[in-house]
Amino acid sequence: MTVTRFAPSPTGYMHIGNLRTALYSYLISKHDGGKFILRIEDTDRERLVEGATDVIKSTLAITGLKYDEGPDVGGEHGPYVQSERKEIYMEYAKKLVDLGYAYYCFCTKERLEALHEEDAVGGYDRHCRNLTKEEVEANLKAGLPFVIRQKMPLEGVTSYHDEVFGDISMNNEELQDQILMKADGYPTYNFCHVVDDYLMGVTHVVRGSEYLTSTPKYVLLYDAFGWERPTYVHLPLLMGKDAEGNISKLSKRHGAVSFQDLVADGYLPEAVLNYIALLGWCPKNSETEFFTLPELEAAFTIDGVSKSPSVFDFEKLLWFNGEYIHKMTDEDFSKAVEKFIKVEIPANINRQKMLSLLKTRISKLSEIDEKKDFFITLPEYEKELFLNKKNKIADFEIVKTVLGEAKEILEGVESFDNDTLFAALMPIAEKLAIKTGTLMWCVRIAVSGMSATPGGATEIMEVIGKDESLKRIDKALAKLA
RNA sequence: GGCGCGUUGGUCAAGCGGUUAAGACACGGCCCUUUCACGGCUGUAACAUGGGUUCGAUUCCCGUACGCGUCACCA
Repeated sequence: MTVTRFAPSPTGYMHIGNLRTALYSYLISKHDGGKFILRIEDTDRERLVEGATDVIKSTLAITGLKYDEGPDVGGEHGPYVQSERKEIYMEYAKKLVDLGYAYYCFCTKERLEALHEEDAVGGYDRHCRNLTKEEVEANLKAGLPFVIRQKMPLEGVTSYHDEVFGDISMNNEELQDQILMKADGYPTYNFCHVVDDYLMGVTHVVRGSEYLTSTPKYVLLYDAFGWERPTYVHLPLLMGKDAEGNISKLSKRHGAVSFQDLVADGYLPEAVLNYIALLGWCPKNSETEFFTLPELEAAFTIDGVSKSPSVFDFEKLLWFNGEYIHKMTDEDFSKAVEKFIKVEIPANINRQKMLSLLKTRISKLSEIDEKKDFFITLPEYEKELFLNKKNKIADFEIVKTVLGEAKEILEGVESFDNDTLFAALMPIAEKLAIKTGTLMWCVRIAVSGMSATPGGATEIMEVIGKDESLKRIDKALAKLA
């Protein structure tokens, strides 16, 4: 069975790159009907951020990435929070020392810093690597603080296979004797993720490609314990482009890059998920780019993952989001857009009609707020706005005539719905021998005060109602007088 | 700097030795139209570079350039 995990550190918000890793990890297991595990990697006690775990959980809940095992869900391999597994790591670390693949190190921070100053890229000098058993015992008994380091082979090559990047080899002399257990008794990522992945039965390790070159060290750990290596799936990085066009790792300077920021900005979770699924992965023989989560589960295969990093394109996300919004039912849209409408909608406004006009004309929910304004209050406008070359409106006389006629007719119209209004106004065009466009242009400008509006003249009138429509026409007439 | 990885239009990308080198976003034009938007049609635009291998390279190999990653008691 395919078992994958998402193992974030609770250090803040949910970065969009992290979300994508979670998505791919989820999809790889679900494509095979496997299990998906959430594990919280909180071994860095200094970087912990309160509430960060909740953000992770709620993001996974909102996006539908349901985990089969994890904190507050449980499972046979718990606990799923690393700080609660502390003893396990020490036990395995000691085992590794006994096996001869790790050793105690008593070097002080001061010594290491001095070392670093001497040679900035030299790394640890393996000072404690060959301490005798007696020396170690004595130091331990004396209560000296210690770390446990991995004993790397000094020569040879370590290779492994990655499902995306192929075979990766590193000369062992490049590998540092990295710290497995810190002086505070907590393990480092380098160690605990290996132990946990093994203990939790993870078959596919899915993570960003920044781990590509450190994986040989992890593979060595599996070998030392005599454990079967997992399948590695390293993902290409997500990049961002700044105002000058420079490309670098996606970060805050590129805009809203946390999932919750995007949602707060009016992006739909499904749209975000759909978009990021396509950033670094391409479906086989698919003519559509639209995928629901279940569709992604069915379509996702690792051989569709690309090696090169992708630039996060807000333009395309925006387009995706617009498509998703346009496809929503009026009811869903009304509900979703609710919290983006900052003001009270007056009683004369046909809210439902207004929202359905706006729905197909926005790309993110937050746009609703400013787009709805003219329905509520007529904007200030100059009478020149009525002039329009395409509709052959060169002077205000025709405008006055049209609006005068319209006013008269509208006063007598009882049912203020689009069809009735349209039918009622059309005779004016005939009477004055003008085109429909010319007629409606005059009316629309009068009731909206804008040259481009969501919906036509009669649709707008349906939204704002009879009284307001007549009031706005009167205002226009006064302006033209 | 060492090591590793990557490089198809502005962006996402298909391609996996022989193609008129797909498609999507963005951009331009046209159509539709009661303005805008939607929709439909259409146009501009790409294989980083130099060597090989081959009858034939975008595709395979090597070098170069550029980019990114990594070298923590962070993950």
